[in-house]
Amino acid sequence: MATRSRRTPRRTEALSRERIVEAAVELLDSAGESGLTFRALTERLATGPGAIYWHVANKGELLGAATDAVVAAAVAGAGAGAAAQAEAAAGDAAEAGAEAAAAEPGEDTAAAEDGAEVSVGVVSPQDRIRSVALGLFDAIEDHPWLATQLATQLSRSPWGPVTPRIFESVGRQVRALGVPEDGWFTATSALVHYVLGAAGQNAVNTAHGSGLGPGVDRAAFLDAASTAWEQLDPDDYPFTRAVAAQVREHDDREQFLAGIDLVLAGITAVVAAHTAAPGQE
Amino acid sequence: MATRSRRTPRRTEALSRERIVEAAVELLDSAGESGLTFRALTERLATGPGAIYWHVANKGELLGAATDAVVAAAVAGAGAGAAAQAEAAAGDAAEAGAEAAAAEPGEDTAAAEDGAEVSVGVVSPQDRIRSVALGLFDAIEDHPWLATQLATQLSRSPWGPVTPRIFESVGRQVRALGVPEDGWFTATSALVHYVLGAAGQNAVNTAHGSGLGPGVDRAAFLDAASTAWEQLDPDDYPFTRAVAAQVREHDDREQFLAGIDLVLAGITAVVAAHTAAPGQE
DNA sequence: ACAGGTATGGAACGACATTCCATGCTGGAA
DNA sequence: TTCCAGCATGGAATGTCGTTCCATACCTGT
Repeated sequence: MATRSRRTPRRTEALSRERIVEAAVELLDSAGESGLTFRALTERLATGPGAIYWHVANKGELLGAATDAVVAAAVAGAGAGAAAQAEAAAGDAAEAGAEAAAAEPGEDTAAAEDGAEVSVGVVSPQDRIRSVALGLFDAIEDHPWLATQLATQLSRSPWGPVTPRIFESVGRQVRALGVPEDGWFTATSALVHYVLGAAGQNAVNTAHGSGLGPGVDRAAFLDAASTAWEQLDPDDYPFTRAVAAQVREHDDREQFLAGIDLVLAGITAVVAAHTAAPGQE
Repeated sequence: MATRSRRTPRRTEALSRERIVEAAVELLDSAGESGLTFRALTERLATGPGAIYWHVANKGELLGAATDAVVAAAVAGAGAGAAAQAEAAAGDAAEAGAEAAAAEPGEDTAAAEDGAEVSVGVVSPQDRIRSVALGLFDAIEDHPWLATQLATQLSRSPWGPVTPRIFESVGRQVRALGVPEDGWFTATSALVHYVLGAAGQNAVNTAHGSGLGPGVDRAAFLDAASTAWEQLDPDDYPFTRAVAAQVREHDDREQFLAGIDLVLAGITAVVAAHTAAPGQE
């Protein structure tokens, strides 16, 4: 009666936390939120649960690490080369972890000029904020599970690595915008909250699933939502019915940026009022 | 060997979807997100899983119904008696489900006057928006699980009942604010996104758990977060470190409202620019 | 060669959501 | 009244999940 015996030979490549997180992101991307199971993970990594638990405390920590990796890549891609826009957010986006904060040497010094028009090579703080926001927006589009995870991670442990990452990249531009110091937290919070709220909402059905392009499912989805809103009770939902048509036709990205501009307009308006008549609210 | 036999007598009170949702909300409130299990539910309702599944398709639908019930109570309490503020959002807040939409007969007709100062009995659209937002804010404070659920529900199925409920109560006031029709969707979206993003973030540790009041744990939590931010790498996180002190001292509710005002300022600024020089962006 | 920490893979466990089914109830037809 | 067809209920059974436990292999310094 032999107790237990070794059957499969050991893997050649060593297991590491990075490899695990990378595999987790891939699983989440391909199979959705419910696709990330320790069983699928052990199969993909050709190992057992015990090996994974040696590197990772539990599933929650794994989800947190996956979220952080993707967010780090997103804000790094957007924060660094503002001209390159958010194209860097595409791809697998993992394994970026540490390098993210190393970007942005001493920029944001040539900023804070006017606000609207931008000449070649000079990027306004507004544009940088838009760039960071779009980076997150695209990251959520590429990794639909990120929306829920961001909400969960941020509300469960805002002291984690994710919040400061976003806060920092937005806050620097808020500072460059000329906002007085006692308004930094308020203005940055408002921007970050809008971005997270909006990005979360738009996480639906970019649909890399079917063979069709993302736009097709997206259009179908918007059509369904719009139709549903049009069929609401006219007495209870007059406004919602009135905007249903706008829902069907709107472009996510434009809409998202329009919201950013709205918040930015509010910030600059409040700043202007503050500098004109200081000491007031 | 008798196959199966009846043991416990049938309950007297009938089971209903409402009673199930109500019990679900209570379980979520008292035991947190992980406290809602079909086991706990069957025990509390003194029944079996089959009975529950007769009224509810699956756990997801149950969570959606619980979310909708709480949100309905929140926007109803805030939307109706704007003077009574959001006190109505306290309490158990369940079992409101259907009645929510029945509120608000024909208000928002006496609105759209000036914007800033409010005399007795007259409530500006701005105040109504603040009221609705605070209603949601307080609801999330009373039901911490609501933050994650809102994010999940809204990103998974925006055609559900929750989104229109919030959208409608905010949108009516946006309309009353004088925003031109083609800006309704953008402005309302921006507000709703900010509210949901901010409320989700503030869902942490109002801590009805320990015997101490909510404020105590909240202060401890903020202190921990602030300290953590202060210990970040100075090279990577200069801005975040700079605002860490503001984090420790800030008041959630004030901060939340300040963000609302920021967005409102942006909306009115854009509206003003639009009416001054129509046809531009 | 060997000891001890590091790392690994598989079996086992308990909790969970969900399904299945035998049973009880109720209201209308006979 | 009796009977039958659904509605409704509760409990047992199922399969999957996260997690723990442990025997074992690898590796580094001696």
